[in-house]
Amino acid sequence: MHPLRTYIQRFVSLTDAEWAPLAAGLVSRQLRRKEDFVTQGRLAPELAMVVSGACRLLYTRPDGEERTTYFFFDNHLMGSYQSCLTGQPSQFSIQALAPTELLTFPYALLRQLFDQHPVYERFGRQLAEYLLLGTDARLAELLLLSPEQRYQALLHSHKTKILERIPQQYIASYLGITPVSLSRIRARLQADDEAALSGT
Amino acid sequence: MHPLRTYIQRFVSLTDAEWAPLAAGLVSRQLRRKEDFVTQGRLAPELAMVVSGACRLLYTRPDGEERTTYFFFDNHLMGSYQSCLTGQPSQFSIQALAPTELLTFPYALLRQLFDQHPVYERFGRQLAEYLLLGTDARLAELLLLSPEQRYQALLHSHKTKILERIPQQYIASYLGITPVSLSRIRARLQADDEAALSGT
DNA sequence: TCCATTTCTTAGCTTTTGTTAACGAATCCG
DNA sequence: CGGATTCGTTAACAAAAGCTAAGAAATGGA
Repeated sequence: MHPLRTYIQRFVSLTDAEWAPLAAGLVSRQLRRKEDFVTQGRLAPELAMVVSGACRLLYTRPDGEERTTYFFFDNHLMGSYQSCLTGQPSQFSIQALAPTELLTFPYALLRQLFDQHPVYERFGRQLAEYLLLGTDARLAELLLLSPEQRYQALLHSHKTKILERIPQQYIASYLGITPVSLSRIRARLQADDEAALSGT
Repeated sequence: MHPLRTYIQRFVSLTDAEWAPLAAGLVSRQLRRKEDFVTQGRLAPELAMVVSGACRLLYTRPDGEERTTYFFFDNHLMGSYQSCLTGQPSQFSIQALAPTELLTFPYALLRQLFDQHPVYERFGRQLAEYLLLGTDARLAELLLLSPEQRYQALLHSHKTKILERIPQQYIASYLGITPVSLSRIRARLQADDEAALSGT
């Protein structure tokens, strides 16, 4: 089964006839390490599924500093929702962390499918709802937990791919802190662990 | 025009026949100050439009501390998306800040309308997309700006209702800081303003 | 493999925030 | 109207985070 079709079918069932027009619009693309799929300040009218590799979503601030806010791995769908929906330039970039293989398609094609096939409209609704729950949870975590608690939450979550494969400076950014601060938190936790061991 | 119908028609057009079944399911309800519309830990299968008054969305942490993360005013739609979609207890409460008048309806009714009228499915998609853009922007603000910058962004935004009508401790929570810290930030900015005035 | 680049840690110092507490002002509601 | 509650500010101290810099470790790419 095609990975994008599998992704969509986590939400709705597609007949071959419904799948065909989307399949016909897919274009394969390779990214080198550090190459952009989406570039901040430019239109980003395409979505993509990551077939292999990994990408990060990053904002470049007016002072030139970068902040990484999200990661994408195999079988993730990515793109600038904001640019696709509003037609405005994207406010962030999406950049490959390693050589990455993509399957891309224009958002305009999806919009056409919304009109032509109710099943795509339903998929679109459920996808947006699913993404909304994820973003809400992330927002709550930022507002409710301390940086140290956020790191611990990440440690005990099922997002092990982030911890295993991503440079720590980007994880720090994702947690809303500096790399130096994350390094200190890690040292603190490790000291606590060792104290707990010898104490027991 | 009915305020809920107006709200929906910001996204899609409704015929009288399409509007009727939703209108028939609406129930008016009054909340006293501090009364819950949604209670953390309980199912929240209803949505509501605020007709008049104001509410806040709050999480109560395991240690008993409260964190306010959102506000709702006239003509806002509110509810626990998370509880409605998953059927699980809500992870937050929604509480009236002042006497508030609501129009409520079961999410199950909306789900029925998704099946019966494509126009509602489209509304559902566009609503979720719109909410997602808002949450994404909020998340970016938290990760990109300092507390002081976030307060200034709020000052210069069009969310004047928040600043005018909401106790400062809740605004602090919304910004991800303590009330004491917000008070200091305000004092700092005021001192800067005065220095700028006398210096010019 | 090997060199250049990137990445992580640690340290010292500054700034900001959190915490607790106290006081006065504002607000609410009977 | 008036007492009780809630709210905002300020202060003093402790804890944490930011910033800069430097050296060691890991990684990437030719």
